[in-house]
Amino acid sequence: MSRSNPRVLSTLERAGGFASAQEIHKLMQREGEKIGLTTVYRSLQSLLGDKIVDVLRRDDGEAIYRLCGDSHHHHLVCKSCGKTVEIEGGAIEKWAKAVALEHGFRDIGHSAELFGTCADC
Amino acid sequence: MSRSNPRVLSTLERAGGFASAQEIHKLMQREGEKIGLTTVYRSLQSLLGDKIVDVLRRDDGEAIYRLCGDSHHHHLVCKSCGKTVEIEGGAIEKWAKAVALEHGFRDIGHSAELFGTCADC
DNA sequence: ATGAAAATGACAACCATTTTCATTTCTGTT
DNA sequence: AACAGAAATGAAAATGGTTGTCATTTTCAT
Ligand SMILES: [Zn+2]
Ligand SMILES: [Zn+2]
Ligand SMILES: [Zn+2]
Ligand SMILES: [Zn+2]
Repeated sequence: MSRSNPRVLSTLERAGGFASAQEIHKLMQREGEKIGLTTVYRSLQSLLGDKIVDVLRRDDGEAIYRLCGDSHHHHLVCKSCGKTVEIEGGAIEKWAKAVALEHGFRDIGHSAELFGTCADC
Repeated sequence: MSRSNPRVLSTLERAGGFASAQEIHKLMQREGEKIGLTTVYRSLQSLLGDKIVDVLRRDDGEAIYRLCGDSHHHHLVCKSCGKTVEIEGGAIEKWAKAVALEHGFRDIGHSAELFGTCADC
């Protein structure tokens, strides 16, 4: 696996925390950076492998990448401006374990996302 | 919007509750049904609009459709055999509201999925 | 300077999904 | 039955994000 081009990460930061590969590429070109779309994809793959970013999907299926530390947590995202708060999910962790036990499941994992409108919007 | 071809829904049921459009199409052909891929896609869109099915994404981005009632609930899915239990998420609803207030967000929505290994696997 | 290894990017290939459009099937009316 | 209009169908083409290929360029240690 190739190493991530640092300008990709810095552009993702500047983009407000999340963006698609194509958006990052357009942004970099608009700012005069010479970089190929392929390299942007490769860098994002690498950041993904290093748990520096997270990936989720738009409704149309396009992958969007998000800055995200590697410890387990959840997100509260503003649907309007994209502002994101990282959340500790203590209550959910307990709920997940309880529900799993109740139904005889083991090796439980979970995903949870909150979205709404932030105070500034 | 065209109406759903009932054989698509019945195939989705037979497939164990969730499958991609392409998988449903292959299944139907293997069983001798004559149906076009386009019609499968259209039927799934219609079922989606009627809140009969749910859609989520595989890691590779392919959309998979899942039988799912229209009342708000969550899912506990077996990663091995696909067995799915529908869960009431009272605890999550409260957690979501509490976290939202704490951070000044309003109009909160959420998504949550549990996955693990069921007792039979 | 030299060569090996890594990174890069133009281009092609891939594949799920959508669009197009001509044909077929359904439905009600005379 | 005959007809017309509407709805459904599906083959083929178009779309578009993503990945693969491979020749070239850059990096880096010796
Ligand atoms: Zn995060
Ligand atoms: Zn958690
Ligand atoms: Zn199972
Ligand atoms: Zn809920």
